[in-house]
Amino acid sequence: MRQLKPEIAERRKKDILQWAVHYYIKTSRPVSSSIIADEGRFELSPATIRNILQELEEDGYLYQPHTSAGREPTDKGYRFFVDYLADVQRLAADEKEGIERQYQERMQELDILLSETSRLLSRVSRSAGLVLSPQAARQTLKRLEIIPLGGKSVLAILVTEAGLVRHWPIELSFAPSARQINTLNRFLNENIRGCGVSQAQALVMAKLKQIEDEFRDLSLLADNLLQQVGSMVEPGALFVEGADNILSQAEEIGDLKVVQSLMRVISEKDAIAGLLGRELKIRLQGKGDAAPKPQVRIGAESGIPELSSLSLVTTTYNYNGRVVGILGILGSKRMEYPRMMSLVDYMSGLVTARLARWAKEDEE
Amino acid sequence: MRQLKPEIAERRKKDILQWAVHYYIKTSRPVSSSIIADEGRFELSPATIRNILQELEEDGYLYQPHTSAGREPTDKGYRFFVDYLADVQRLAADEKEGIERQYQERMQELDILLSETSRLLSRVSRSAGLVLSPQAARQTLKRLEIIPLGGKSVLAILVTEAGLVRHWPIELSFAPSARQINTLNRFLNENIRGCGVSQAQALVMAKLKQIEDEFRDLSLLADNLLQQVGSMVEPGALFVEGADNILSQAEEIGDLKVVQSLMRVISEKDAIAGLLGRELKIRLQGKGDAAPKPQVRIGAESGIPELSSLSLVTTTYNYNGRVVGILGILGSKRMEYPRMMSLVDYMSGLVTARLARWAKEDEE
DNA sequence: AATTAGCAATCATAAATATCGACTGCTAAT
DNA sequence: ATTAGCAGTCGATATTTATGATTGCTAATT
Repeated sequence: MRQLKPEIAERRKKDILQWAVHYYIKTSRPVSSSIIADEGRFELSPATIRNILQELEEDGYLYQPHTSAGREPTDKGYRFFVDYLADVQRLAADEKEGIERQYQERMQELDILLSETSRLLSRVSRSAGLVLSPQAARQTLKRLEIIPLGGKSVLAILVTEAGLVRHWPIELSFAPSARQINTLNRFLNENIRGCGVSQAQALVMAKLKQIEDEFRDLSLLADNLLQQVGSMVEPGALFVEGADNILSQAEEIGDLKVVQSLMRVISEKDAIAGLLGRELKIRLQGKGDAAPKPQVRIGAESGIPELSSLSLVTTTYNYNGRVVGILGILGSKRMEYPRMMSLVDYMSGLVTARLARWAKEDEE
Repeated sequence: MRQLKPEIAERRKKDILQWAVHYYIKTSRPVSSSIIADEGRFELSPATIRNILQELEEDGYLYQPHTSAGREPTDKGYRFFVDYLADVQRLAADEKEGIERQYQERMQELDILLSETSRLLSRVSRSAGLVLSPQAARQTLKRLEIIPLGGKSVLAILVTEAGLVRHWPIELSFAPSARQINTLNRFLNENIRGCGVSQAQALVMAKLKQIEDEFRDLSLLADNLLQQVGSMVEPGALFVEGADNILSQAEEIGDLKVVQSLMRVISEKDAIAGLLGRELKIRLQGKGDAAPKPQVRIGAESGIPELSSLSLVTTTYNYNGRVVGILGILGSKRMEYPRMMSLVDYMSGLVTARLARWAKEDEE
């Protein structure tokens, strides 16, 4: 008989798995042998397909929700599907255009840029859009000022080079004069520009020491201020938009428990923020590659039990040639991975570009 | 035989309705005649109760989900229940204490105060906590400054007397000198303090005209700046926390549709913000009463179809003797109204007090 | 007149049962 | 190596039956 070369058999097996996962993603119906035989282009009878499916099940790529049902992909199956994707399909031109159009000019500030980006991600993907902002503590300072609020209160304002603005009130032990505040502001801004947050403190205090006599009171204030800047260990704010999309997508969640636990995760954003933060840390080390690949975490791979029925597609964005943040989407395990990966990739490019433009404008 | 005076019969009817609504709120089970006879203290037989229930149904206070089921309150029934509540039950002392303890000192800024308040509301009520922040445009200014970001960019910072801080970037047509910025800041802050947002613009521009020669460029900037301040028509930000509580409370929502529509309302906060905004407007006119009563909107009374299975308990908070914002909770129609009303009332007191303290500290 | 007991009627809910049909796995034929 | 054929499994769905909570009505009772 026709002897089949093992490579060919192997190849066919992969194709069938690919087809099956794809079919399941599209229809959310368990895949049966006859469906594959009928609708796939394999020219094989259901019986043969069954044999192959059986092997795939043994290998852990598929499973049967119950005897005599079709098969569904396991996490491993999805994982294979994603890894096997030959080319990251390009985003359709009109989709790009739509996104472009909504990318308003008014996004001059980092917070607004990021929250708008997560909203866009969610709208286009019809899943939850996530954006983790850069850690304030890791950025370089551009401006640090205080403005008097009357009495002993002042408001500290910090602007980083990437465009992050933070403000917080400080209660002093004395009422500063306008002159004092002026002096301090001038002094701060002559010295901290371009410093990292942590360096700034040491630097300013050192310089301040030299001229201490004049500024006894101010020295205290400056110390206080910089201390607070240093302790801004915010893990980076997480912008989440469109969590409700996940619900409307999942037609078949009979189980209210799932919905609830999901809700909890979403509203207690900390878990996700933590996950992304850890991931960011890892990627920070590998310095800003030219083309960072979107990363996909399927189901339990995320390490968060509540997310085991969801998948996470993320990638990084850069500022100044360095990775500074993460963005991505969170949606059904049955999402259209190719599209989502290119979407995430594209958005990351937009954010990076916008940040770069700011940097350039600064130079001028 | 014993002739019953009509007033007494009427009174009894009300008591039974009250008892029935209360029972339903607590157990979420339809109320049957025998339950009332057994567990209520009415000394009446089920048969008699049945007659009364029938009347109450005819009057529109109760309805049967189906023949041969007990009765549940209609919106009108809940409404009666709320209005009939003799005394607004005081919040338990230990609950107050718990709240007090969580009211951290660090809440120095309005945004933080309000978001923390909504979180607290949600945690104590186990429903969604809502806080509508004061409209920036309606507040009086305390401070308005710009700080240079290099090149033609500046960052405008606005602080209102109530402690609201807003910042936004401005792109100028020229690069201002440090001296110019300094002058403008001094000028602005000598003039706008205590002004309403709308007055500020007229005032400053008028004064600026007088000395125009010196400040030709600045005049442009100031105009631009104040224009933007004026157009901050933000309807007031809405803080929502704990929307997921609503889900976990509703044990018996078999219907996924309800969950979804709820989710949509929550994430599209605009509808609720609009409702509260309108309500605020109404209450703004009746100037800050000594003791504003918590308002309850039951089901469809809110005017938002998606909320027809929920109730809204709100009240106002004051600054400077004037109503400036609204806070409340959104939860199941079966909520414990008395407790919720006193909770909302109490929190409103706390916020008002905190704002007043800030105002006082300013005086010093 | 007001209340109550008694009783038939109603109907959601749950449990038990039967039916259907979509799959699979295996075996034997090609 | 592939395929056809077939028995067996099991979820999903429909059908039936039983259960019991609760009502409305009427006639008896106080």
